[in-house]
Amino acid sequence: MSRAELAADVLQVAPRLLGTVLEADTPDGPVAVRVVEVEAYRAADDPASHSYRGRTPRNAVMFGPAGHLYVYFVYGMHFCANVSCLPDGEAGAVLLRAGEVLSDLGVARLRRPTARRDDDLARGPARLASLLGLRREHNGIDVTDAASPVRLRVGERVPDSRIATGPRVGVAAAAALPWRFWDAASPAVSAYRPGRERHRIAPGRKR
DNA sequence: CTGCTGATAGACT
DNA sequence: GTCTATCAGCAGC
Repeated sequence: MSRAELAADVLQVAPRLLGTVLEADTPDGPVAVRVVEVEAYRAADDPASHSYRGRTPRNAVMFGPAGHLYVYFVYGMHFCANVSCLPDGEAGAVLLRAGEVLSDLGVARLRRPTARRDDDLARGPARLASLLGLRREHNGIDVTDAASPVRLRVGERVPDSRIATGPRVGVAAAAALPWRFWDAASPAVSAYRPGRERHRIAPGRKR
């Protein structure tokens, strides 16, 4: 996809990313996935976005030009990857939540040995990032540059009739916004889990 | 299939 | 201190 197309608003770009192909050169070999699930985030009016409270060293890529990877570390062990959107100066990004492996299946299975079925290889944002080997050092990469180690290319577009929308997964703030988009025909769409609610310690016990 | 839990580091109140 | 744009493993249908 061209930088110009990605420089539009996140709500316009997100559904258009479905069906695109993300290729990465991993230490185990090249892997390509078809993007089947995404979520939109933007600074302007979205409390759930990392950029909502202003620019910091971590979220700086979201404020830069479109078409660059925003990779962040979560839960002390996982990475998640976004593609920056909107013109330079306006912060927004689309989280890549799930994909289907196009090639090389052998390399993919090597990279994700715990996946029980092929549909699970890139089912979930951290699984997708892990499969493609995306880490801190990939933050800021230009995916529209053919010379980059991670590239986004146009694939077969998912018809609008097959695109479903709903609330974002695991998001507490702005939980009602239907800013998640997925290919309803894909078996590799990640499981929905509502934001908020989580049990940490037994009720009434302080330990 | 559904639901629960621990692991684990860093950004932020 | 508290919360997180998560995952794998396991229990119980």
